[in-house]
Amino acid sequence: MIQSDLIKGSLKTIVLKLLDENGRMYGYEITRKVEELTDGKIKLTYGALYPVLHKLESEGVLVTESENFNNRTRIYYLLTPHGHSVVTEKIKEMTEFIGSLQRIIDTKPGLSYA
Amino acid sequence: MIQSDLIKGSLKTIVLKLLDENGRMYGYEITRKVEELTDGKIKLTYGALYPVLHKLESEGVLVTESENFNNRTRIYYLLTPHGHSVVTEKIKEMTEFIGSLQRIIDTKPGLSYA
DNA sequence: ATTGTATATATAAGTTGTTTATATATTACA
DNA sequence: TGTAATATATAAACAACTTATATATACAAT
Repeated sequence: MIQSDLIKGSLKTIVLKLLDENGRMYGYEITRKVEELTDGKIKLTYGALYPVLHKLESEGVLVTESENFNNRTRIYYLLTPHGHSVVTEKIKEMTEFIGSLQRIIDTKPGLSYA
Repeated sequence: MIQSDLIKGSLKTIVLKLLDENGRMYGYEITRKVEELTDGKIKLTYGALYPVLHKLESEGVLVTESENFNNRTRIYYLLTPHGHSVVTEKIKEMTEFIGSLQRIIDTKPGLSYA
């Protein structure tokens, strides 16, 4: 987990984007997916993930579906119609933010961070 | 200031990068520069900026040079040799982080956030 | 048998990094 | 005369994390 402090603020957007793309996911699955997509560079902690999921549920951004799998409870999360519009907004913001960051760290001739 | 929560964690890297590129800068100048580079999308608050600068100074990442300009005090901040190696590390982390974020929000066919 | 790893969710306490509010002071323009 | 721009600073409040802890099943290895 190299980018421990960089992740701050982007967790919610990451979760929403994955749910939008995969229809429905359970918490553990979300952490696996993020690790997979980032080659292990981003590892979500459950202490951060579950409170975020619960908060999004209380805000009406997503709903849950409990299911039993191999004697373990799985709680699937899926976006509400309102959730879909939230994702759209969040992805736009993040895209803009990434663009801004890139403009700032864009290396001028004479500097190298390789 | 659209990306209020996204900025969390990246402020330090932004400051270090600007100092590395511009030799030395004073606090107010840093906020102007960030606004300029991001078309006003990222506005640093002084309540966040100055504590970060003071902390970096106490850590030996940067040193200060006080000067008087038009009867106003300007405190220039510049990187120490140790500071330069910190920048290198931070930029690498941020570059990796941005890459990870992009892989996550990379839109698959059928989805659109335009 | 039992230890360890993977699967699965959850919360409380503590820490960190912000925002907001406030303070001070000069210059320049209307 | 007051408002915007320039310039730094700190305290209080808040939000978002990490760390620690708890619980429980399945499966593989020793």
